[in-house]
Amino acid sequence: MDIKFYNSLSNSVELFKPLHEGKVSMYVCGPTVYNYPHIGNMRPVVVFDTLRRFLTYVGYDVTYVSNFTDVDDKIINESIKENKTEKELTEFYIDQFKKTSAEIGSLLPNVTPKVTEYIKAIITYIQKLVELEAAYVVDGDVYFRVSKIQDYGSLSGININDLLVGARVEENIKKESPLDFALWKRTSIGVNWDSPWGKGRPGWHTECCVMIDTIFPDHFIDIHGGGYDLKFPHHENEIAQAEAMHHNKIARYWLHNAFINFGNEKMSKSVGNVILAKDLIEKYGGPTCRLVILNTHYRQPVNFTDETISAATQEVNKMTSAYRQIALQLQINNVDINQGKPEYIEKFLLAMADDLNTANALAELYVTIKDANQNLRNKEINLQKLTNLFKTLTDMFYILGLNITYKKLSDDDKLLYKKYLSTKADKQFDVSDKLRSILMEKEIL
RNA sequence: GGUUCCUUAGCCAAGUUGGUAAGGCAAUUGACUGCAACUCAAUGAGCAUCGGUUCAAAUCCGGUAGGAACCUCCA
Repeated sequence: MDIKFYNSLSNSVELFKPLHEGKVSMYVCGPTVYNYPHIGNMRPVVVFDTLRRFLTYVGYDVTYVSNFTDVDDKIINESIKENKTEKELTEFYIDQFKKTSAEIGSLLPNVTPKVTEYIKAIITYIQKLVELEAAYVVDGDVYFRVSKIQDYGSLSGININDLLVGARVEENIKKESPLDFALWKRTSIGVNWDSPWGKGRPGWHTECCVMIDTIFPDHFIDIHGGGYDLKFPHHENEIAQAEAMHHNKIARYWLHNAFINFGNEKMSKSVGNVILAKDLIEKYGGPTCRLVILNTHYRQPVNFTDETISAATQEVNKMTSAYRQIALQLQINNVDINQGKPEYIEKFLLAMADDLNTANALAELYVTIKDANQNLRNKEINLQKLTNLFKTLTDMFYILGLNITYKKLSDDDKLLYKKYLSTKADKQFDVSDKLRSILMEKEIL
């Protein structure tokens, strides 16, 4: 199957060819952990988890790495505010992030490195950059020398001269050029480490490079993902460091997800319209929140509104209901529930392979649901067909990360259901209604 | 100011190697039904606007209007 991705490096859709046959290496920039994740943080978590599930399903051996930034000014400030150590603070929010990610249906990446575990490697990496004259030391700080890199700005299409003219470039007289960025910051406040340049802590842009360098032996990976806003400067700076170190752009394919808006306005900490993911998930459920995200292509903005949420709620109910009814029929008839061959999955996978077109993939899921409902209405039930549809739905739910479940029936459950049917047939509605509510409580109906 | 992008039915949304618009939600009508829920069927747009290229454009080119993001910590 041909898989295509929109590569931000070329601004075009490209055929995916992994570096090693049958294997995929991918890295996604993770969060800075100083607060509960907001719903916007969940977009890359959902998008790249779905990508990983899809690649795994079609047979790739995927190594998925996503980091936690647990060293940062904001963390230091927040821990002072909360009167905790940085470690206490970050450990708590890392757990929260993992919990929320799981609730929205995302699997844990294979590796989730933290900056604090990589300080030694980061120092070594920076030392090498200094030796290569791609970095310079000023007064305990280390800066990257952007002028060393020929095509700096190639990812975001930013012209260096425009940047230099722009009024918003910070002034820092220590730096040779305003474009140069900090690799190591001298500091006495907050957590810090000894280094050849004195006490300090690493800058943000180096950690991803070092983690990729350490975890992936090629020093080059297939897919690098992250939010659109990370393109500049973060990813540009990652590329600059890798160019200096290895003469490569770190990753073959650069994928960027768009944002989640609320009421057509970007959610951001400075605007103050941040909605915490855990609150939304608690209110509407993980699958519904995930479906709102997957309903739109990952490069388009998603707008969370009452209407989009309620549409997704309806759909999740529809999927759940059909799935449970099939499971019920198969189990009542003592059919092996896992014996089916998937139908409709071909077109589903083709949509996914087309730059992760989840909207079109979902259309195939709805076709499957409709087929299932039509079959369930038939007086004579085709068990083989239902088994196939069950397998289809199971696989699609898996790939999309929609945590929709069915109840495994005990013998008692089966008896209960049969009794429900027989009392209903005998028009003992007071009895059958009670049985029905029990069955619904047990999530069998 | 620079860069990138968007505008498709009430709402969400897919669709660019050009050939007469997927899907979902809501709505209306009908079917099923002891009741409830669920479910099934049928019904709607010529693609912001103006102009160009073409046998043919939502899809290519140009103008106009409106909107967004990045250039500053942010997914």
